[in-house]
Amino acid sequence: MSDAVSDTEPHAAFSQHDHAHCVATTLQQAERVATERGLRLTPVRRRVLEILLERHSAMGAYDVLERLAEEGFGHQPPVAYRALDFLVANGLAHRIRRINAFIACDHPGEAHHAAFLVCETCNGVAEIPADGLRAMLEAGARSTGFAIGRATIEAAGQCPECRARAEQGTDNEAQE
Amino acid sequence: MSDAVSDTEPHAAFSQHDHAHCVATTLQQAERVATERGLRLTPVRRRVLEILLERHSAMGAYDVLERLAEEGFGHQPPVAYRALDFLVANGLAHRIRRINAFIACDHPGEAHHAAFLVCETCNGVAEIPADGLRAMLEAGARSTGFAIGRATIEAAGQCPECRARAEQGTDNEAQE
DNA sequence: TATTGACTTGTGATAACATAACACATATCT
DNA sequence: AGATATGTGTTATGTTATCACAAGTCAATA
Repeated sequence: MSDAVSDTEPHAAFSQHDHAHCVATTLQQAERVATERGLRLTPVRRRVLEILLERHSAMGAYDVLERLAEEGFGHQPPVAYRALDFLVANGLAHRIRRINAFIACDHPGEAHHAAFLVCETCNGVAEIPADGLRAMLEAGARSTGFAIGRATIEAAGQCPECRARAEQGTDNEAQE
Repeated sequence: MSDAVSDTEPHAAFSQHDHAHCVATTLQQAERVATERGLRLTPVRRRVLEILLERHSAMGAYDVLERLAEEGFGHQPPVAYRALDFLVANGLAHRIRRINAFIACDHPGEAHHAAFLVCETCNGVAEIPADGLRAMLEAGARSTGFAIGRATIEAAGQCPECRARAEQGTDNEAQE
């Protein structure tokens, strides 16, 4: 049975790691980007980014809103949506359409195309590089004369951890 | 400025074509598939497929529902969603997440992965083959240990027709 | 510092998309 | 016909997203 998979490098989203460090680093990068481009990383916007960074799963706009409200920001949907849209527009966060949710970008500032792996069991989301995918997609579109602006590439499935758990469960069903 | 693109074969969704024929063919294929697999292509389901086939743009569930209601079917959202979900589950239609809409499958029955080109101007949607994209996506996921179930690949941009119109508009602005 | 203009935040209201739960009908199989 | 599974329709509600407008903030500058 073995672990045909566990010998590969697991993605940060799907493994133990020094999360405090990972948050700090990404936040720092984001701040650098904002400064460089003259973006206004206001309190709400910054706080939303921090909230997203707390975890590697995506959050719905209303979940973010709830947090904001608790902390004294506005209580209405546009408060959350505006901040999220700002982050997405400036590459500091991504929108995951399959689950109507948002996630902080892994490496803001670096021009890149990303694809997302969405675990259907734990709702974790991993960002993987998609420059190659994007190129291939453009090649496909070219033959139709279509000009691509933005692309959404998302895969739903099971992350390594949940897959392992599922196998355990299979080995030993009748419990509970 | 040439036409680096206009000498390629345009996609059916983005060009003139014998649509009646294109509908009939696809519907026939769909029926064959349903028979082969023992699916029950009931009146509502079949009608929804026909409605989707009328155009090469995607329709929202509520647009479909409105049509159904006019024709004597149920008036409540589940009526449309259930039929649409059935069609999607059986590969007779696809869901376009970027615009919360549904579109008939171009070639039901043939096992395939598809990507979609969504025109932001006219809302037309073209389905293009994505087996290569899928393979590349899986390769990318493999290194994280992630097991892909379904994938969503969508590009937003401008179709050749709308692009042409836009250029005309640019040549000759000031008109209304 | 007062003014201006662009941008940001907050609000109430509402639109758009989607599902839950249940009753009844219809199909299939025996 | 009776039993079972599946499909349809309904009411009700949940979830996601946007509109329109008022008020506040900020930076540039006269």
